[in-house]
Amino acid sequence: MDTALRIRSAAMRLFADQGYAATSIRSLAAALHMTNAGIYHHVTSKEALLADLMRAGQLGLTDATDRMLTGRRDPAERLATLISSLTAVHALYPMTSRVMDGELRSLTHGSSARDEIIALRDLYEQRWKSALADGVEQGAFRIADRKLTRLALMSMCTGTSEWYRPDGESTLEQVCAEFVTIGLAAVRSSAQVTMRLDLTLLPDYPWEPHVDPRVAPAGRPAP
Amino acid sequence: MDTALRIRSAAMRLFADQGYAATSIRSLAAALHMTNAGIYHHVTSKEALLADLMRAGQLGLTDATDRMLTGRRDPAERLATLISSLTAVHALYPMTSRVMDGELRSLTHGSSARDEIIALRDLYEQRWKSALADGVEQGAFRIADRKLTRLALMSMCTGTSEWYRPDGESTLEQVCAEFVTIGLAAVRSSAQVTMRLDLTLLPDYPWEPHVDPRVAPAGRPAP
Amino acid sequence: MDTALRIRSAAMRLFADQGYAATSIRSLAAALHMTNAGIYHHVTSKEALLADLMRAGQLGLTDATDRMLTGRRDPAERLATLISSLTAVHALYPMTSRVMDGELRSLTHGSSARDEIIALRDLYEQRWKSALADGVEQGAFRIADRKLTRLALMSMCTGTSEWYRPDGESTLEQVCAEFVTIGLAAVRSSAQVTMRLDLTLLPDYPWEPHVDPRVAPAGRPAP
Amino acid sequence: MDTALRIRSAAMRLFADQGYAATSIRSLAAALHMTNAGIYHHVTSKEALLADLMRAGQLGLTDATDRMLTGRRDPAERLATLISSLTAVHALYPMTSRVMDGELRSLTHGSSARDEIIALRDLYEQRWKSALADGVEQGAFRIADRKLTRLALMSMCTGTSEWYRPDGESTLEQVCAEFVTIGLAAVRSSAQVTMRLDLTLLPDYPWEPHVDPRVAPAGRPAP
DNA sequence: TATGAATGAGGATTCATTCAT
DNA sequence: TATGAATGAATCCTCATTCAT
Repeated sequence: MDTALRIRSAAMRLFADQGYAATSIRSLAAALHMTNAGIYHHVTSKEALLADLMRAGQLGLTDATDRMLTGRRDPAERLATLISSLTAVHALYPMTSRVMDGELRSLTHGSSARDEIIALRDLYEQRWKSALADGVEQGAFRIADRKLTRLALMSMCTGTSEWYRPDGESTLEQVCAEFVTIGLAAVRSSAQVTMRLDLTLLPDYPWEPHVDPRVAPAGRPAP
Repeated sequence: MDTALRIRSAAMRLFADQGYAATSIRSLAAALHMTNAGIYHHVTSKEALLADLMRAGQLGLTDATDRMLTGRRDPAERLATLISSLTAVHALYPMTSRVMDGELRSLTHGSSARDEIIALRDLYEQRWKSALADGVEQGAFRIADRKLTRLALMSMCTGTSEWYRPDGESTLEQVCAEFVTIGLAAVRSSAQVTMRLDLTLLPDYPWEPHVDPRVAPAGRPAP
Repeated sequence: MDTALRIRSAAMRLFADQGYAATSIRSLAAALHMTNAGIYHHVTSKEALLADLMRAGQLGLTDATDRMLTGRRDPAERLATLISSLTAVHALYPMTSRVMDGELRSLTHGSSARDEIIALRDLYEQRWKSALADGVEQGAFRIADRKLTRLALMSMCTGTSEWYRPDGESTLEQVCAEFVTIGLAAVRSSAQVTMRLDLTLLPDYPWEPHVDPRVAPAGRPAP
Repeated sequence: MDTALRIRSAAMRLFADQGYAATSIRSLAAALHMTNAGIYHHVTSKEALLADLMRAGQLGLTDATDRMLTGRRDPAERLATLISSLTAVHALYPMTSRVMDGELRSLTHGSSARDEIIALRDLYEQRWKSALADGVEQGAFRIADRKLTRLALMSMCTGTSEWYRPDGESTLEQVCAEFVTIGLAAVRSSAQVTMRLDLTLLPDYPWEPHVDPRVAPAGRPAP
């Protein structure tokens, strides 16, 4: 029905699977049973299509994160929230995440689109920076190198887009809980944070097929 | 002088920076002040070039890892070694690492080269699997989901190829130490492992510019 | 107007004149006042273009032959028909004939297209084999070596594509008559066959310029 | 040993099998376990190599023909000789024959090599023309169209390079005898010519593997 | 909206050939 | 003699994009 969405959906899949550079407009059209030219009625250019997807992805992540952070003051809680949400987004929306994390280099250097995405990314990372800074300032965290810690934790979270499978051993909630534990250990926090992951706050990426993470693997009901 | 090496070196840089698909033989030749055709005197095909680099990368990693693991029985020590070496390789050889981690999809599905790389990768991961398995068996580790734990820790280590800078706040040794701490926490190990990173055991990737990690960042002499 | 036909037409001429391997898509495009890429809008590949032409050529020959053979039982008549039609087709459609006879080697060994053409060729040769076999069986022909006889006669007929000129000394009908005579002599047939060559039954190769064979050479009106 | 001959030998095979245009110097070198450059020590250029082979081929044919014609005055005998020798050469040296007959178009238009080959070819055809002319003049032959007759007979003879197999049903001598019979019938000659094919007079093409035609197929001794 | 046709630029790869060693 | 390296031109084909219909 919504052709524009179908295009974004197929594009996202192809970009995630083969990479932007390796994906041709022709193959995208073929995947949609369209013609080359047909695509161009809904899309300005291949690069604009990528930029659109990345922008929407970043905005969705930041917005969702802000929704989840609402009302939280405690640095440990905020860190736990950041870890959980970033993990959940990467686990549930692996295609969007892989494109967001890996295709920045495909946007023309110096283009406004590229600068915009970078700005959005910085905006998001601000949440991590401030949570860590506050934690250190308040004496709740003990960190040798803030940048190192942040990047290491973020790597751990984003890594899930590469390997998380909804039908794997662990529930998404278990993964998040585990990562939160690791994260708090990394900042030497003594806090005990039990996150309840509110999935309704996660971004809704209409172009990515929805995966229900609440379906625990068979025979392994969440405790 | 060694033209073959110069080609591999330039190819590695371009593949790492722009991605394999976005790198043309023409641009590779231009970077080397050669002609298109000249490249083909030393290289069978673009894909073979990629496969060569990936194969050599994987072999180097596995070999180095095995050298570092030599004589170690204790699971905690082995895990610490795995974390340190994987981190160090990704930090010191970010181009090779990014290509190894991200360009598998560029090898033609079903090609023997691809299958070979996958086999080499599995071979490497075996080291992690057995270390974790032994740790659990001996009661030294407590892990809910082995696969999850392994992949999360590996993500953390490999992440360094994206952000580690030799002139950053932390020494490579500090990063490794931090990651080892996090890793041991992740497996609920009570062991106190102090790794001494023997850089002479790391792989020697002749196509990647050597970075001296012992050069501590300015004003921060290693203790 | 019909671009696809214009392409096939020009391709046939070039393939016939220079050979398939010596004909580049560029030169084909140039002959058509098109661009390289434009050709590919109508053609899958250079080899597919050749295969198309050869397939259509073979089908046209077999169909025409079957039309001309319709209702004929007598082996001598059938042989005369085969000689006449093969000669006429090679004389009137020399480009198609040369490509059909000489470019089989240009089709990739093992390709389905190649196998198909070979099958079609075998199908055609069946007409010759059965005519000769029947003639021998009925005692109408006396032949030492059937294969030898068939191939020699076919060579004679196909040879016309190399030298027949509509404005030469002899009418096509005369050539056919002569060849029929020779052919019947070759099989020691005592039959007197007068073929009336019905040109409307010949294949219509739309890509090959039509030559009117009824135009008798100047000063030599057909009797 | 004689590198130049080995090259010509391999070239002849490749040119005959794949065609001149489809044969690369590289593949020729590969077939000889040589390098590209190595070829050029013995050969001026690819085209010169072809021209050499064609020239030697034509000279060999003409010389052999003249040897066989020596002392023969009778047109029927001369025609029989021409048919036999042309047939034998094409049957015994199919590669050379195919190249001679089919690759003239590969010689650059206007090149002296091309003109030379054409002249040699004309020289050879002179033998046919004069035999036919003499036969007609002396009232021994009755021919409607001399050119037609000549070309048809020559086509029949040259066709053997495409299908003759030394281990086939018929001996080369039988093929020649058959063709002579057909040829004499074609010119309405009443002569009974029994050719004895003296194979020692045939050209010796040192680059083409020698096939012994006297070896009659197993179980079919020549009568 | 959608498409068939077209195009200029560029993709990877091979060409015949040269030349210093 | 022979070769490894190199090259400019050409190979077939695909690219993203445009435009008249």
